Amino acid sequence: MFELLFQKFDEKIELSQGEKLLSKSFFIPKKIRKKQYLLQEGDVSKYTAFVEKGFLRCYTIDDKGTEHILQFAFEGWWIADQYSFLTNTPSRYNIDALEDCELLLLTKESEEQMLEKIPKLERYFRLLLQNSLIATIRRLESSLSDTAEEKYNRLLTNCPTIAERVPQHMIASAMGITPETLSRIRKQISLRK
Amino acid sequence: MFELLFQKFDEKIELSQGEKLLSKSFFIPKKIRKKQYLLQEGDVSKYTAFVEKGFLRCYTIDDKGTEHILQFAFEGWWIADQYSFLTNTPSRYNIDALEDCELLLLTKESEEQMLEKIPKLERYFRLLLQNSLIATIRRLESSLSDTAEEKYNRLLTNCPTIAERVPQHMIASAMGITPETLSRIRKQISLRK
DNA sequence: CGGAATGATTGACATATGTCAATGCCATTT
DNA sequence: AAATGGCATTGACATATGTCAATCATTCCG
Repeated sequence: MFELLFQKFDEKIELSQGEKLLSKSFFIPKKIRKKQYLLQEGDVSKYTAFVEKGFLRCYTIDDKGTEHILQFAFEGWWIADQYSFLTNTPSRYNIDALEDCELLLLTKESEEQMLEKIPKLERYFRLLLQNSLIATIRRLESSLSDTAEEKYNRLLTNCPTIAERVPQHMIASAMGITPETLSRIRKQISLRK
Repeated sequence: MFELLFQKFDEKIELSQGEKLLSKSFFIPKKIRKKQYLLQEGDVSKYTAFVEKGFLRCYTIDDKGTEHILQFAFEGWWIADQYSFLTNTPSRYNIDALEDCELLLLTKESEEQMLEKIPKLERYFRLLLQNSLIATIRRLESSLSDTAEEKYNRLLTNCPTIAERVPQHMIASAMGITPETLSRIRKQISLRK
């Protein structure tokens, strides 16, 4: 159950076998079924989750009942409402599973304890944050300047498997456009080929 | 020259007088004039900058020569191309001063050394990153779901002084819309009052 | 002083995207 | 096999935003 997590650790830092073993004790393994919530709007986020298997989405629901997907999290990714997790305030987001998932949960307390016991992980989490920030800035940039078609191509480049795993209307939602518009964009692209 | 920086430290962590004094030695104070570059596209970013005074912008220039402003950085903010800084690769961004500025620069080496000598700062920089990420996610969310008018109101709420300090066409650029559209939106708002 | 540059506004029109309703497709359930 | 629900597509039309050109005010500078 920890294979992928350790693989991710190895990509950025060097942990001894003992440290890996120790780190295990701070995580809470949890399986959740498709459509189950990991976090609901109004709840305080207690966990940061590492996705060993499956994938989830994070989204809001507006006054009209429309879902706005902010991000997906596939195997090997982390997902959480950082703000709610950090400030202990009720979350504005929903996080639920789009497939059956295997997760590794970390509370704030266990995260802090783990970083104290295994200081090398400080670096891992810092790099993680930096990379998330960089990726989010890029998305913002694209969202501000690109046409919908450019955004779609960028999405496919960054995450090639997404089209097979996620219904099109959810991709549209994550792009901030309507399903109809995405459908038309795809048609135009295919006509040009 | 370090007043504002220390004030920011105090908001998040507790440093002794000695630690503050020590931290000074890692920064390079630098004044730059309005219109001067801190970073140019193609250069490798060597510094993270804390803004003691003045303000700057970070932007790209597209094929047509249009500027796309990604962010402003006022007094008390940090600014850098995290990606270039982190990976030592040429930057895609330009950063220049919109007013005469007083900056405190940090190289990667001095940042690392400083964190080693003053471990409490680890927490400060981690919180800084988390807050940047949260703020960027909110902006992305707004960019994906809100109308231009909502985005404008949100910007004014988050940064009330911006309208007095930044020309309108730059605000429009940071919102990802044209100056003409922003002008019309402002007119509509004023007509409704 | 007067001309040049910069920035904001406005109008006319083009294009991109949203909205709503209808249809068709496919997989699942009954 | 028939019925259902979820999803994608399409058409007609509405709205938001972009583009281009003209004008005006303000500031900058010789």
